[in-house]
Amino acid sequence: MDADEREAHEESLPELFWAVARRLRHQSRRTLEPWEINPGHARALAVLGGHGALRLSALADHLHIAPRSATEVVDGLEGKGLVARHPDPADRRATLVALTDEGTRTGAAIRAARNAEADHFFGHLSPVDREQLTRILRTLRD
Amino acid sequence: MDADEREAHEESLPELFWAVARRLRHQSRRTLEPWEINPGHARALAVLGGHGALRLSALADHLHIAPRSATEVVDGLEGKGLVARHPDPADRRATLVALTDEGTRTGAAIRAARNAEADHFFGHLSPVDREQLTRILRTLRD
DNA sequence: GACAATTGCTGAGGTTACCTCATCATGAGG
DNA sequence: CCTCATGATGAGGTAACCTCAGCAATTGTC
Repeated sequence: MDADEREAHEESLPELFWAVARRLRHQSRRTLEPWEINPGHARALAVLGGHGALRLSALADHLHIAPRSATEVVDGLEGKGLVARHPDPADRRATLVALTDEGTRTGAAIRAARNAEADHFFGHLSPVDREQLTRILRTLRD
Repeated sequence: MDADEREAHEESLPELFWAVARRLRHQSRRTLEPWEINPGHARALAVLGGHGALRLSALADHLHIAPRSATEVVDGLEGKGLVARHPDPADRRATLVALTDEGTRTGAAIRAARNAEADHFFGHLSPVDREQLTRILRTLRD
């Protein structure tokens, strides 16, 4: 077994885990390609889809990034016409970020594509294995 | 169940997977802290430890980065005294990058710490679960 | 009800980890 | 020996984050 082969067949759990993560990440990137949207933007779209209009700072919290960085994400999405800024009627300092109609449609389309992607990725497993994996990952997460 | 709670307990397989990946990444970063070494440098150290002296371009291949970027990684490690550049006797254009004694020691210490970290992280699973997980991840990787 | 402290957003500018392209020295093939 | 390819690196760029300063609006305190 030569060096490359060893590298391609790492067996320790963390290495296996990261190898799978890598495949998943690449597939995810391909899934997003048709919309020319990066993972960060997609995450923001998902958060807004799930919560409705949010203050910029609240969006930042959900995305675990600094408020200043959320400004940039929103700038990007606004530039693509997927979200709009509205003044917060309750506080004139704040801005509410809401999905536009197109943003809502795009968000739904992406969500559907991601589900299909997940089905494809994990679909090679038997239902029992999927259940086992879910249970084990839950243990590791908590 | 409010919004934050839902966010903290996502159950779809990709989301579970990424939640675990996040924990693992954070733990990994903490493990490397004592050496003030970033994940990229640690990876390079591991590759050099596993292969011995390598040309810069070969190191780049193993790290899946552009040769120009490998130059920077090596600059960093050289600055810390962990690797040294030597002229390749077989080709005077090329540079061989080799671990210094300190680099070898540090690499071994990091490898040990990572193993301990992995044991701790995956140690909460039963041996059977670890085996299941290994088998399932292998399926997903290939 | 004035005013100090705080909060929400954003401009300016920095960092990290990558990238490409051009350049220079060396090597290899007709 | 001369052209073309290759190895490393300088110059400069990009993406996604960050902090800090500043401004406007709000809130708490007396």
